[in-house]
Amino acid sequence: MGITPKVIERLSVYRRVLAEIWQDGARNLFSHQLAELTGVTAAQIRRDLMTIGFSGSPSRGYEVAGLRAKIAEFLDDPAGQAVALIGVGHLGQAVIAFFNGRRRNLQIVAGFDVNPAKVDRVILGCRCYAMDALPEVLERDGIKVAILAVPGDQAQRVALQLVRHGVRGILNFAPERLRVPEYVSVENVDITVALERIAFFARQDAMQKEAVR
Amino acid sequence: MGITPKVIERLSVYRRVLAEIWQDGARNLFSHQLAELTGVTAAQIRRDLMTIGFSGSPSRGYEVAGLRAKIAEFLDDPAGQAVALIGVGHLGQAVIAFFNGRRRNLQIVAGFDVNPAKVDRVILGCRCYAMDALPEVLERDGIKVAILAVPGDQAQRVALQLVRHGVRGILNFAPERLRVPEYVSVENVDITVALERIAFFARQDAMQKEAVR
DNA sequence: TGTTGTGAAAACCTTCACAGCG
DNA sequence: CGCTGTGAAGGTTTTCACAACA
Repeated sequence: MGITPKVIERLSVYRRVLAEIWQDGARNLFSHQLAELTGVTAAQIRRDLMTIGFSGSPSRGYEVAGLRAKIAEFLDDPAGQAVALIGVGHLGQAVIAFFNGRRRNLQIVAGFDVNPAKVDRVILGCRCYAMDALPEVLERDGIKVAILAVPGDQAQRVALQLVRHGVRGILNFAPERLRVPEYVSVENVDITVALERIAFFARQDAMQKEAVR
Repeated sequence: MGITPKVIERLSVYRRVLAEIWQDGARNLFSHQLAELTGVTAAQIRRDLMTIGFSGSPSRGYEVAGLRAKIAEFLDDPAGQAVALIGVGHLGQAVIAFFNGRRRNLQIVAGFDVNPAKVDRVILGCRCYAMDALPEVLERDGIKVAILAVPGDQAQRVALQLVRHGVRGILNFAPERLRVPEYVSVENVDITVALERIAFFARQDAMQKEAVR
Protein backbone atom coordinates (compact mmCIF):
# COMPACT_ATOMS: atom_id res chain seq x y z
CA MET A 1 0.00 0.00 0.00
CA GLY A 2 1.95 2.95 -1.27
CA ILE A 3 0.58 6.46 -0.91
CA THR A 4 3.03 8.23 -3.15
CA PRO A 5 3.00 11.88 -4.17
CA LYS A 6 1.59 10.83 -7.53
CA VAL A 7 -1.40 9.17 -5.93
CA ILE A 8 -2.06 12.29 -3.86
CA GLU A 9 -1.86 14.41 -6.96
CA ARG A 10 -4.37 12.32 -8.85
CA LEU A 11 -6.74 12.14 -5.89
CA SER A 12 -6.67 15.90 -5.78
CA VAL A 13 -7.59 16.04 -9.45
CA TYR A 14 -10.35 13.44 -9.03
CA ARG A 15 -12.00 15.35 -6.28
CA ARG A 16 -12.08 18.57 -8.17
CA VAL A 17 -13.82 16.86 -11.06
CA LEU A 18 -16.14 15.03 -8.69
CA ALA A 19 -17.19 18.35 -7.16
CA GLU A 20 -18.00 19.64 -10.62
CA ILE A 21 -20.10 16.72 -11.72
CA TRP A 22 -21.84 16.65 -8.35
CA GLN A 23 -22.96 20.19 -9.10
CA ASP A 24 -24.26 18.95 -12.41
CA GLY A 25 -26.36 16.38 -10.60
CA ALA A 26 -24.33 13.20 -11.17
CA ARG A 27 -24.54 10.79 -8.24
CA ASN A 28 -22.63 7.80 -9.63
CA LEU A 29 -19.96 7.29 -12.24
CA PHE A 30 -17.80 4.59 -13.78
CA SER A 31 -14.05 4.61 -13.82
CA HIS A 32 -13.97 5.21 -17.56
CA GLN A 33 -16.12 8.30 -17.14
CA LEU A 34 -13.82 9.75 -14.52
CA ALA A 35 -10.97 8.80 -16.84
CA GLU A 36 -12.53 10.80 -19.63
CA LEU A 37 -12.87 13.83 -17.37
CA THR A 38 -9.42 13.75 -15.81
CA GLY A 39 -7.17 12.40 -18.54
CA VAL A 40 -6.08 9.53 -16.29
CA THR A 41 -6.63 5.96 -17.52
CA ALA A 42 -9.51 3.96 -16.10
CA ALA A 43 -7.17 1.24 -14.84
CA GLN A 44 -5.11 3.82 -13.02
CA ILE A 45 -8.18 5.23 -11.37
CA ARG A 46 -9.37 1.83 -10.17
CA ARG A 47 -5.88 1.16 -8.81
CA ASP A 48 -5.84 4.48 -6.95
CA LEU A 49 -9.25 3.90 -5.42
CA MET A 50 -8.14 0.45 -4.36
CA THR A 51 -5.15 2.10 -2.69
CA ILE A 52 -7.33 4.34 -0.57
CA GLY A 53 -9.74 1.48 0.09
CA PHE A 54 -12.79 2.71 -1.78
CA SER A 55 -15.08 0.26 -3.55
CA GLY A 56 -17.65 0.68 -6.28
CA SER A 57 -20.20 -1.70 -7.68
CA PRO A 58 -19.92 -3.27 -11.11
CA SER A 59 -23.44 -2.23 -11.95
CA ARG A 60 -23.60 1.28 -10.54
CA GLY A 61 -19.93 2.28 -10.61
CA TYR A 62 -18.68 4.57 -7.83
CA GLU A 63 -20.90 6.63 -5.60
CA VAL A 64 -19.79 10.25 -6.05
CA ALA A 65 -20.65 11.44 -2.53
CA GLY A 66 -18.91 8.54 -0.83
CA LEU A 67 -15.83 8.91 -2.98
CA ARG A 68 -15.59 12.61 -2.30
CA ALA A 69 -15.84 11.93 1.41
CA LYS A 70 -13.19 9.21 1.25
CA ILE A 71 -10.76 11.41 -0.64
CA ALA A 72 -11.35 14.28 1.79
CA GLU A 73 -10.70 11.91 4.67
CA PHE A 74 -7.37 11.09 3.08
CA LEU A 75 -6.21 14.50 1.96
CA ASP A 76 -7.60 16.88 4.52
CA ASP A 77 -6.89 17.55 8.11
CA PRO A 78 -10.36 17.72 9.68
CA ALA A 79 -9.20 20.63 11.83
CA GLY A 80 -7.97 22.55 8.80
CA GLN A 81 -4.37 23.56 8.11
CA ALA A 82 -3.10 27.11 8.33
CA VAL A 83 -0.60 28.17 5.68
CA ALA A 84 1.97 30.95 5.73
CA LEU A 85 3.15 32.82 2.66
CA ILE A 86 6.67 34.20 2.63
CA GLY A 87 7.18 36.90 0.05
CA VAL A 88 4.14 38.97 -0.92
CA GLY A 89 5.41 40.18 -4.28
CA HIS A 90 3.79 39.60 -7.65
CA LEU A 91 3.96 35.86 -7.30
CA GLY A 92 2.88 35.79 -3.69
CA GLN A 93 -0.14 37.93 -4.41
CA ALA A 94 -1.03 35.76 -7.36
CA VAL A 95 -0.97 32.74 -5.09
CA ILE A 96 -3.28 34.42 -2.57
CA ALA A 97 -5.67 35.45 -5.32
CA PHE A 98 -5.56 32.01 -6.86
CA PHE A 99 -6.07 30.22 -3.63
CA ASN A 100 -8.28 32.15 -1.33
CA GLY A 101 -11.79 30.82 -1.17
CA ARG A 102 -10.85 27.78 -3.20
CA ARG A 103 -10.24 25.34 -0.36
CA ARG A 104 -11.69 26.00 3.03
CA ASN A 105 -9.53 23.39 4.65
CA LEU A 106 -6.27 24.96 3.69
CA GLN A 107 -6.01 28.68 4.18
CA ILE A 108 -3.27 31.24 3.81
CA VAL A 109 -3.59 33.05 7.12
CA ALA A 110 -0.41 35.10 7.19
CA GLY A 111 1.88 36.79 4.70
CA PHE A 112 5.43 37.94 5.42
CA ASP A 113 7.52 40.44 3.53
CA VAL A 114 10.64 42.56 3.96
CA ASN A 115 8.97 45.51 2.24
CA PRO A 116 7.74 47.89 4.99
CA ALA A 117 5.01 49.18 2.67
CA LYS A 118 3.33 45.78 2.91
CA VAL A 119 3.74 45.12 6.59
CA ASP A 120 0.60 45.40 8.71
CA ARG A 121 -1.60 45.77 5.67
CA VAL A 122 -4.23 43.30 4.49
CA ILE A 123 -3.50 42.31 0.91
CA LEU A 124 -6.20 40.41 -0.97
CA GLY A 125 -7.64 39.38 2.36
CA CYS A 126 -4.35 38.15 3.80
CA ARG A 127 -2.78 39.92 6.77
CA CYS A 128 0.90 40.77 6.24
CA TYR A 129 3.63 40.82 8.85
CA ALA A 130 7.27 41.81 9.03
CA MET A 131 9.78 38.97 8.77
CA ASP A 132 10.64 39.56 12.43
CA ALA A 133 7.18 38.39 13.43
CA LEU A 134 7.68 35.01 11.78
CA PRO A 135 8.52 32.92 14.88
CA GLU A 136 5.70 34.43 16.89
CA VAL A 137 3.01 34.08 14.22
CA LEU A 138 4.01 30.56 13.16
CA GLU A 139 3.84 29.44 16.74
CA ARG A 140 0.61 31.29 17.52
CA ASP A 141 -1.25 29.79 14.54
CA GLY A 142 0.41 26.38 14.69
CA ILE A 143 1.53 26.71 11.08
CA LYS A 144 3.11 23.60 9.57
CA VAL A 145 2.87 24.49 5.88
CA ALA A 146 4.47 27.41 4.10
CA ILE A 147 4.64 28.82 0.60
CA LEU A 148 8.01 30.27 -0.28
CA ALA A 149 7.83 33.02 -2.91
CA VAL A 150 10.99 34.97 -2.19
CA PRO A 151 13.94 35.67 -4.51
CA GLY A 152 16.17 32.65 -5.08
CA ASP A 153 19.12 34.00 -3.16
CA GLN A 154 17.07 34.20 0.02
CA ALA A 155 15.14 30.96 -0.28
CA GLN A 156 17.60 28.70 1.52
CA ARG A 157 18.01 31.00 4.49
CA VAL A 158 14.28 31.55 4.90
CA ALA A 159 13.58 27.84 4.49
CA LEU A 160 15.81 26.97 7.43
CA GLN A 161 14.17 29.69 9.47
CA LEU A 162 10.77 28.17 8.68
CA VAL A 163 11.91 24.70 9.63
CA ARG A 164 13.37 25.98 12.87
CA HIS A 165 9.96 27.29 13.83
CA GLY A 166 7.98 24.17 13.11
CA VAL A 167 7.17 24.16 9.39
CA ARG A 168 7.07 20.63 7.94
CA GLY A 169 6.04 21.25 4.34
CA ILE A 170 7.28 23.91 1.94
CA LEU A 171 5.90 24.81 -1.45
CA ASN A 172 8.92 26.41 -3.07
CA PHE A 173 8.57 28.78 -6.01
CA ALA A 174 12.18 29.91 -5.92
CA PRO A 175 14.52 28.41 -8.52
CA GLU A 176 16.78 26.91 -5.90
CA ARG A 177 16.92 23.37 -4.57
CA LEU A 178 16.45 23.68 -0.85
CA ARG A 179 18.55 21.75 1.63
CA VAL A 180 16.32 20.88 4.55
CA PRO A 181 16.13 18.01 7.05
CA GLU A 182 14.60 14.88 5.58
CA TYR A 183 11.50 15.12 7.74
CA VAL A 184 10.45 18.25 5.84
CA SER A 185 8.60 17.84 2.53
CA VAL A 186 9.50 20.23 -0.24
CA GLU A 187 7.61 20.66 -3.46
CA ASN A 188 9.36 22.71 -6.10
CA VAL A 189 7.24 24.66 -8.52
CA ASP A 190 9.82 25.86 -10.94
CA ILE A 191 8.20 27.96 -13.61
CA THR A 192 11.36 28.31 -15.64
CA VAL A 193 11.92 24.58 -15.75
CA ALA A 194 8.29 23.97 -16.65
CA LEU A 195 8.44 26.43 -19.52
CA GLU A 196 11.70 25.02 -20.80
CA ARG A 197 10.16 21.60 -20.80
CA ILE A 198 7.20 22.50 -22.95
CA ALA A 199 9.36 24.66 -25.18
CA PHE A 200 11.56 21.63 -25.76
CA PHE A 201 8.71 19.33 -26.64
CA ALA A 202 6.99 21.94 -28.79
CA ARG A 203 10.23 22.24 -30.72
CA GLN A 204 10.63 18.47 -30.89
CA ASP A 205 7.18 18.09 -32.43
CA ALA A 206 7.89 20.79 -34.95
CA MET A 207 11.16 19.08 -35.92
CA GLN A 208 9.51 15.71 -36.27
CA LYS A 209 6.95 17.17 -38.59
CA GLU A 210 9.72 18.65 -40.67
CA ALA A 211 11.56 15.32 -40.78
CA VAL A 212 8.43 13.48 -41.92
CA ARG A 213 7.75 15.97 -44.69
CA MET B 1 18.06 6.70 -25.77
CA GLY B 2 15.15 8.26 -23.99
CA ILE B 3 14.84 12.02 -23.59
CA THR B 4 11.98 12.05 -21.15
CA PRO B 5 10.46 15.06 -19.40
CA LYS B 6 12.38 14.11 -16.27
CA VAL B 7 15.70 14.29 -18.05
CA ILE B 8 14.80 17.70 -19.46
CA GLU B 9 13.87 18.90 -16.02
CA ARG B 10 17.15 17.81 -14.49
CA LEU B 11 19.19 19.26 -17.35
CA SER B 12 17.47 22.54 -16.72
CA VAL B 13 18.44 22.38 -13.07
CA TYR B 14 22.02 21.40 -13.90
CA ARG B 15 22.51 24.30 -16.18
CA ARG B 16 21.27 26.82 -13.67
CA VAL B 17 23.74 25.52 -11.13
CA LEU B 18 26.50 25.41 -13.73
CA ALA B 19 25.90 29.07 -14.55
CA GLU B 20 26.26 29.91 -10.89
CA ILE B 21 29.49 28.06 -10.32
CA TRP B 22 30.87 29.39 -13.57
CA GLN B 23 30.37 32.87 -12.11
CA ASP B 24 32.28 31.70 -9.08
CA GLY B 25 35.18 30.73 -11.28
CA ALA B 26 34.79 26.95 -11.41
CA ARG B 27 35.88 25.49 -14.74
CA ASN B 28 35.57 21.76 -14.05
CA LEU B 29 33.56 19.62 -11.69
CA PHE B 30 32.91 15.99 -10.80
CA SER B 31 29.52 14.35 -10.85
CA HIS B 32 29.44 14.13 -7.08
CA GLN B 33 29.98 17.87 -6.81
CA LEU B 34 27.11 18.62 -9.14
CA ALA B 35 25.12 16.09 -7.16
CA GLU B 36 25.79 17.99 -3.97
CA LEU B 37 24.63 21.23 -5.57
CA THR B 38 21.48 19.93 -7.22
CA GLY B 39 20.23 17.23 -4.88
CA VAL B 40 20.37 14.66 -7.70
CA THR B 41 22.51 11.54 -7.20
CA ALA B 42 25.89 11.34 -8.90
CA ALA B 43 24.91 8.17 -10.75
CA GLN B 44 21.80 9.87 -12.09
CA ILE B 45 23.85 12.78 -13.33
CA ARG B 46 26.33 10.56 -15.13
CA ARG B 47 23.41 8.70 -16.72
CA ASP B 48 21.82 11.96 -17.86
CA LEU B 49 25.04 13.26 -19.38
CA MET B 50 25.46 9.93 -21.12
CA THR B 51 21.96 10.39 -22.53
CA ILE B 52 22.83 13.72 -24.11
CA GLY B 53 26.19 12.41 -25.24
CA PHE B 54 28.51 14.46 -23.08
CA SER B 55 31.74 12.97 -21.75
CA GLY B 56 34.01 13.95 -18.93
CA SER B 57 37.43 12.74 -17.96
CA PRO B 58 38.09 10.58 -14.92
CA SER B 59 40.85 12.87 -13.80
CA ARG B 60 39.36 16.30 -14.46
CA GLY B 61 35.63 15.53 -14.29
CA TYR B 62 33.35 17.53 -16.57
CA GLU B 63 34.29 20.74 -18.28
CA VAL B 64 31.74 23.34 -17.15
CA ALA B 65 31.77 25.42 -20.33
CA GLY B 66 31.38 22.43 -22.61
CA LEU B 67 28.59 20.98 -20.56
CA ARG B 68 26.70 24.26 -20.50
CA ALA B 69 27.01 24.47 -24.27
CA LYS B 70 25.86 20.89 -24.73
CA ILE B 71 22.81 21.38 -22.53
CA ALA B 72 21.96 24.62 -24.33
CA GLU B 73 22.24 22.78 -27.63
CA PHE B 74 19.71 20.30 -26.36
CA LEU B 75 17.24 22.56 -24.64
CA ASP B 76 17.32 25.73 -26.65
CA ASP B 77 16.23 26.67 -30.09
CA PRO B 78 19.21 28.62 -31.47
CA ALA B 79 16.79 31.07 -33.08
CA GLY B 80 14.98 31.64 -29.79
CA GLN B 81 11.37 30.85 -29.09
CA ALA B 82 8.65 33.44 -28.67
CA VAL B 83 6.07 32.80 -25.99
CA ALA B 84 2.54 34.12 -25.62
CA LEU B 85 0.81 34.70 -22.32
CA ILE B 86 -2.96 34.38 -22.19
CA GLY B 87 -4.49 36.07 -19.16
CA VAL B 88 -2.61 39.03 -17.73
CA GLY B 89 -4.14 38.94 -14.24
CA HIS B 90 -2.28 38.51 -10.98
CA LEU B 91 -0.80 35.22 -12.00
CA GLY B 92 0.02 36.27 -15.53
CA GLN B 93 1.84 39.36 -14.29
CA ALA B 94 3.72 37.30 -11.76
CA VAL B 95 4.89 35.03 -14.56
CA ILE B 96 6.10 37.99 -16.62
CA ALA B 97 7.93 39.44 -13.62
CA PHE B 98 9.41 36.09 -12.75
CA PHE B 99 10.53 35.36 -16.23
CA ASN B 100 11.62 38.58 -17.84
CA GLY B 101 15.34 38.79 -18.32
CA ARG B 102 15.86 35.32 -16.95
CA ARG B 103 16.24 33.43 -20.20
CA ARG B 104 17.07 35.27 -23.34
CA ASN B 105 16.22 32.33 -25.51
CA LEU B 106 12.65 32.10 -24.39
CA GLN B 107 10.77 35.34 -24.21
CA ILE B 108 7.21 36.34 -23.47
CA VAL B 109 6.57 38.67 -26.38
CA ALA B 110 2.80 39.09 -26.20
CA GLY B 111 0.10 39.11 -23.53
CA PHE B 112 -3.61 38.71 -24.19
CA ASP B 113 -6.50 39.65 -21.97
CA VAL B 114 -10.24 40.22 -22.12
CA ASN B 115 -9.97 43.24 -19.84
CA PRO B 116 -10.04 46.37 -22.06
CA ALA B 117 -8.05 48.27 -19.43
CA LYS B 118 -5.05 46.07 -20.21
CA VAL B 119 -5.31 45.98 -23.97
CA ASP B 120 -2.69 47.99 -25.86
CA ARG B 121 -0.74 48.71 -22.72
CA VAL B 122 2.74 47.50 -21.92
CA ILE B 123 2.70 45.65 -18.60
CA LEU B 124 6.04 44.83 -17.00
CA GLY B 125 7.62 45.14 -20.38
CA CYS B 126 5.15 42.90 -22.16
CA ARG B 127 2.82 44.29 -24.81
CA CYS B 128 -0.83 43.34 -24.29
CA TYR B 129 -3.41 42.65 -26.96
CA ALA B 130 -7.13 41.95 -27.10
CA MET B 131 -8.11 38.32 -27.49
CA ASP B 132 -9.32 39.11 -31.00
CA ALA B 133 -5.76 39.77 -32.04
CA LEU B 134 -4.63 36.29 -31.07
CA PRO B 135 -4.60 34.65 -34.53
CA GLU B 136 -2.82 37.57 -36.11
CA VAL B 137 -0.14 37.96 -33.44
CA LEU B 138 0.56 34.23 -33.08
CA GLU B 139 1.03 33.98 -36.80
CA ARG B 140 3.09 37.17 -37.09
CA ASP B 141 5.54 36.12 -34.38
CA GLY B 142 5.54 32.42 -35.21
CA ILE B 143 4.56 31.56 -31.64
CA LYS B 144 4.58 27.86 -30.80
CA VAL B 145 4.58 28.07 -27.00
CA ALA B 146 1.92 29.62 -24.78
CA ILE B 147 1.32 30.16 -21.10
CA LEU B 148 -2.32 29.80 -20.09
CA ALA B 149 -3.23 31.82 -17.02
CA VAL B 150 -6.96 32.29 -17.49
CA PRO B 151 -9.79 31.18 -15.20
CA GLY B 152 -10.45 27.44 -15.29
CA ASP B 153 -13.78 27.67 -17.05
CA GLN B 154 -12.17 29.34 -20.05
CA ALA B 155 -8.99 27.28 -20.26
CA GLN B 156 -10.30 24.54 -22.54
CA ARG B 157 -11.81 26.92 -25.06
CA VAL B 158 -8.72 29.12 -25.21
CA ALA B 159 -6.44 26.09 -25.46
CA LEU B 160 -8.20 24.86 -28.59
CA GLN B 161 -8.00 28.36 -30.04
CA LEU B 162 -4.26 28.36 -29.39
CA VAL B 163 -3.80 24.98 -31.01
CA ARG B 164 -5.83 26.05 -34.01
CA HIS B 165 -3.39 28.87 -34.57
CA GLY B 166 -0.20 26.87 -34.36
CA VAL B 167 0.69 26.54 -30.68
CA ARG B 168 2.39 23.22 -29.90
CA GLY B 169 3.22 23.55 -26.21
CA ILE B 170 1.03 24.91 -23.41
CA LEU B 171 2.05 25.69 -19.86
CA ASN B 172 -1.30 25.49 -18.11
CA PHE B 173 -1.89 27.22 -14.78
CA ALA B 174 -5.64 26.65 -14.82
CA PRO B 175 -6.97 23.86 -12.63
CA GLU B 176 -8.43 22.00 -15.59
CA ARG B 177 -7.08 19.07 -17.53
CA LEU B 178 -6.94 20.22 -21.13
CA ARG B 179 -8.09 18.04 -23.98
CA VAL B 180 -5.84 18.77 -26.92
CA PRO B 181 -4.53 16.79 -29.89
CA GLU B 182 -1.73 14.42 -28.94
CA TYR B 183 0.86 16.39 -30.91
CA VAL B 184 0.51 19.26 -28.41
CA SER B 185 2.49 19.10 -25.17
CA VAL B 186 0.77 20.31 -22.04
CA GLU B 187 2.43 20.93 -18.71
CA ASN B 188 0.06 21.49 -15.82
CA VAL B 189 1.24 23.71 -13.00
CA ASP B 190 -1.52 23.21 -10.52
CA ILE B 191 -0.87 25.27 -7.44
CA THR B 192 -3.80 23.82 -5.54
CA VAL B 193 -2.66 20.28 -6.13
CA ALA B 194 0.90 21.15 -5.19
CA LEU B 195 -0.18 22.73 -1.94
CA GLU B 196 -2.45 19.82 -1.07
CA ARG B 197 0.45 17.48 -1.64
CA ILE B 198 2.79 19.18 0.77
CA ALA B 199 -0.02 19.72 3.26
CA PHE B 200 -0.64 15.98 3.17
CA PHE B 201 2.97 15.05 3.76
CA ALA B 202 3.44 17.72 6.41
CA ARG B 203 0.48 16.20 8.22
CA GLN B 204 1.79 12.67 7.66
CA ASP B 205 5.09 13.54 9.27
CA ALA B 206 3.35 15.14 12.22
CA MET B 207 1.19 12.03 12.66
CA GLN B 208 4.16 9.71 12.47
CA LYS B 209 5.90 11.68 15.14
CA GLU B 210 2.81 11.36 17.30
CA ALA B 211 2.63 7.62 16.69
CA VAL B 212 6.27 7.16 17.65
CA ARG B 213 5.83 9.14 20.86
C1' DT C 1 -23.83 -7.47 -21.41
C1' DG C 2 -20.47 -4.15 -18.96
C1' DT C 3 -18.40 -3.18 -14.83
C1' DT C 4 -15.12 -3.68 -10.64
C1' DG C 5 -10.96 -5.46 -8.23
C1' DT C 6 -6.62 -7.31 -8.78
C1' DG C 7 -2.58 -10.61 -9.82
C1' DA C 8 0.72 -10.53 -13.26
C1' DA C 9 3.27 -8.34 -16.91
C1' DA C 10 5.24 -4.55 -18.94
C1' DA C 11 7.24 -0.16 -19.02
C1' DC C 12 9.79 3.09 -16.96
C1' DC C 13 13.29 5.08 -13.85
C1' DT C 14 17.07 4.89 -10.54
C1' DT C 15 20.85 2.83 -8.35
C1' DC C 16 24.57 -0.47 -8.00
C1' DA C 17 28.92 -1.92 -8.93
C1' DC C 18 32.80 -2.44 -11.49
C1' DA C 19 35.96 -2.32 -15.72
C1' DG C 20 38.90 0.96 -17.63
C1' DC C 21 41.76 4.68 -17.40
C1' DG C 22 44.77 8.71 -16.15
C1' DC D 1 44.01 6.19 -5.88
C1' DG D 2 39.37 8.24 -7.58
C1' DC D 3 36.96 9.21 -11.35
C1' DT D 4 33.85 8.16 -15.58
C1' DG D 5 30.82 5.29 -18.44
C1' DT D 6 27.72 1.64 -18.45
C1' DG D 7 25.61 -3.24 -18.20
C1' DA D 8 22.87 -5.25 -15.01
C1' DA D 9 19.97 -5.18 -11.05
C1' DG D 10 16.52 -3.26 -8.40
C1' DG D 11 12.50 -0.38 -7.59
C1' DT D 12 8.50 1.97 -8.83
C1' DT D 13 4.49 2.99 -11.66
C1' DT D 14 1.37 1.85 -15.20
C1' DT D 15 -1.12 -1.18 -17.97
C1' DC D 16 -3.05 -5.61 -19.19
C1' DA D 17 -6.34 -8.98 -18.87
C1' DC D 18 -9.57 -11.67 -16.68
C1' DA D 19 -12.39 -13.79 -12.78
C1' DA D 20 -16.36 -12.50 -10.34
C1' DC D 21 -20.47 -10.42 -10.27
C1' DA D 22 -25.14 -7.73 -11.07
